[in-house]
Amino acid sequence: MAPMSTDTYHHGDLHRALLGAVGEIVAEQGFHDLSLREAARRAGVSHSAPAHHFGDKDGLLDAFAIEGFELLANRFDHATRSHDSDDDPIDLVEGLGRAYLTFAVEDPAHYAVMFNHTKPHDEYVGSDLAVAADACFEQLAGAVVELVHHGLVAEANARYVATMLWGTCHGIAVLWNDDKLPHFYEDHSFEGVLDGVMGVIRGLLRA
Amino acid sequence: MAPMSTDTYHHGDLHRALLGAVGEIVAEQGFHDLSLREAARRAGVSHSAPAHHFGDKDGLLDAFAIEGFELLANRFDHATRSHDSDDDPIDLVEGLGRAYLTFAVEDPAHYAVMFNHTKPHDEYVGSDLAVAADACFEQLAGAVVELVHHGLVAEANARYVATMLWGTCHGIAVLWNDDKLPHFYEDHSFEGVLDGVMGVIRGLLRA
DNA sequence: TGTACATCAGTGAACGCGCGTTCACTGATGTAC
DNA sequence: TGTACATCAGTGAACGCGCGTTCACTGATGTAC
Repeated sequence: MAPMSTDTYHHGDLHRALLGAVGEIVAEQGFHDLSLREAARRAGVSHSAPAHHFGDKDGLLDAFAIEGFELLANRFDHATRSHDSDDDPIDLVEGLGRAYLTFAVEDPAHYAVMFNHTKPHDEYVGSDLAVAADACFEQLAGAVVELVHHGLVAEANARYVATMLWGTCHGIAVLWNDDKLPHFYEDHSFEGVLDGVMGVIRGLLRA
Repeated sequence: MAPMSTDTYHHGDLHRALLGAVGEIVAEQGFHDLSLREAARRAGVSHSAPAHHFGDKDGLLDAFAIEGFELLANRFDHATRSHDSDDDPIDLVEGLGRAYLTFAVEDPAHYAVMFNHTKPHDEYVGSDLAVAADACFEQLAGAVVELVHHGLVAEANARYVATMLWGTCHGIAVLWNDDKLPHFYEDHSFEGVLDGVMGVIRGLLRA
């Protein structure tokens, strides 16, 4: 790996630099104002350089979204590993829920691209992006299977419960990141919201 | 009101026609591809005509989002009126939840603009859009106050519970409308999802 | 009922802008011999 | 160790595009008298 120097003709690690630039732009200006040219500008490179690494805009966004799903998967891994299989399986679900929301709030740029960079269904199916996204969902679904094994959820409802878990976390995450919650919920803190969501989830699992 | 004829110089009701065009475009091509010029095209009018009615693009989107919140408020009204104050107050909450999700799914164009057309916080506060949005939330919050009166929710938690209700419904609505749920949840039907969300909500209120 | 006139609701040309993409190019790197 | 050369990773000019907005204009409407 070449050392990264500012004034060489070759950048050194433009691939990473561009992904970083995407994160900056989305964090500062939102998903809607993201452009290839702005990303190139931030990486200190000509506007046509990104094509060599990502092909086109869609390719760059794909790569960033995939990175996001992988980061989320890592957090899920960590939550799963710190759960003892003898423990209450609801704790595992709670751990994943907390990991999910913490990720969404700590890295709103990735989270926004993961859910705003959509494409036609037939292009999506089977893509690397779909694989990365599915892997995350499967980790969540795996925790629900644990609930089934413990008789807390009927097998027929397993996928359904997993979907509801995802949706519940997603709604709060989106409203929080879009600054829609603080307006109504004055004495807010993310920890409070987190506890609230966990209350919802425990309620769901008790239903 | 002048009769609406195709070949007069004046359109007749361009205001409504443009709002209708926005709905069409967002429904067909999504929020990202919406442009003033395309809306004018659909309304059969020159591209500079919209300025006379809405000032600029932001004005048109404001109007469409406000219309959306008013449509939602109407559905909330209907749900509230069909609830007898002697009935179980949880039924009222469930009615509002069902009204919310049904609206989001039946009118995804309005729903998308309501939540994607965001603006800086200081521009938002006090705007007509904020007033319309707040009115909806207050109806939901009112139902939660009923729960407080019946001793089902602690007064200190009322706003918090209302926020969680909103978030839970919002997450499912967004995932459903963005076609993210069917991919995982094979034997899906909107009624099934609706029942599922109500299960979550009843779980929340039992927590 | 007619007429003058203000007002309203359109038109269409023009502006400048930033964008994504393509393309011939060139500087730097690394590898084969 | 030196040299030739293929490959890689950049540059920058150029393209066409659709966009939002402005502006002088004009056709239609409705109202005062």
